[in-house]
Amino acid sequence: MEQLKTFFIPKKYRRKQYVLQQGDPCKYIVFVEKGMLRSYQVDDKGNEHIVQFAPEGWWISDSYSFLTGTPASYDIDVLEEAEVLLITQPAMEEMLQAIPAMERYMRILMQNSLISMQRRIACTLTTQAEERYLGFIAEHPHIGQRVPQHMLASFLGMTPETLSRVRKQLLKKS
Amino acid sequence: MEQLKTFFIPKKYRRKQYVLQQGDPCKYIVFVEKGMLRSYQVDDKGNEHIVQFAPEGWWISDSYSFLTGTPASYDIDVLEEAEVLLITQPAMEEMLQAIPAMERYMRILMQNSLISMQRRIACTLTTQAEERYLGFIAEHPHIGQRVPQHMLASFLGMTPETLSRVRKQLLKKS
DNA sequence: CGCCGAGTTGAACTGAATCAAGAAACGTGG
DNA sequence: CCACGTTTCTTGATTCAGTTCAACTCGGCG
Repeated sequence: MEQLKTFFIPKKYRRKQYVLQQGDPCKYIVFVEKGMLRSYQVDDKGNEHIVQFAPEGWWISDSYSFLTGTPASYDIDVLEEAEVLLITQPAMEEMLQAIPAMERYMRILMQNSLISMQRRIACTLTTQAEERYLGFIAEHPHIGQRVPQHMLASFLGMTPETLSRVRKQLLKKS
Repeated sequence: MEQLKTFFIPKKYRRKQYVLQQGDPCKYIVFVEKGMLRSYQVDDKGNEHIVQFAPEGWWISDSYSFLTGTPASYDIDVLEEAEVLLITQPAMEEMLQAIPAMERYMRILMQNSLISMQRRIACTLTTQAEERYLGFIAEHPHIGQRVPQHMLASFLGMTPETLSRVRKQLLKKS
């Protein structure tokens, strides 16, 4: 554990602070110890589309940019005052050398993220607004509580208005 | 290389053959040496939604089912006569023990899949039918050629009719 | 030759987006 | 601790991209 910590840079961020801006190269992978971050993309019309929420215990970064050094296509910023651990590309390589078990850990991490991404895709392909919302709050109730509704809408791929109406419908039903 | 092969079971499949059926546990991860497979989900209305195409050099499976032993939520079948290598969960573990470098390989594999999944999500969140189609054929021209159009539509999350019309529009423009 | 799956086209329909306006909740500085 | 501005959420009216349904064409294959 002690050895592990030497590869990481601890850091604190305020609400609304950028951790990564679109166009800059993504120098770090971020582990969230406390608080919540999000990654998102801004389209030509200025609409935000949330790719990921990262509460405590999650990792977040623009992996493609991190690995290739190309400019990031996402923004990452802070939703709730956060304490994080940063690791750079070289530090990561060192760490994997020094602690081979980490290779396995990272693989499993990637695997799990991959699975949840695949589910999300299957879900957006097969289901309508309402069902998608229900699915999300069923799987991530904790996130649903902590995040403003319009961000949830953005994550789910619908407008805030639509989500508002969906929830209204659901209230009637119950 | 020789050692590697001992962990895998080679197998040939015909067109339209199932490699995995929804509801069965996914016992193998499949590496495609030749041909093409696909994974997809069937919704309540009987519509297929393609999750992944796997041409030569790609891996395919229902990772969640494979890892947890739960019934698969996808079907996997063969689009073009295929030669594949199968690996079971225990063989995989053995292999990772015997050849630690594979741990790294698998991590990178997962990482790359994850990146492409993330892109796909960003893409479905931000873009319309036409742009999504263009993006796909730009990134995977080889797949676009080999796959029937209605499957492409299914992958892109639109009806065959819509894709047909999109392509018609594009012809006019050029 | 006849059938069948794949693709195209048209017309009607619909779920969700957009535009616009107002209400409620929030937090920040005086 | 209140007041003001900002952010969040809601609601209604209108519009639109894409779906659905149905009919028709084309090319291959038994």
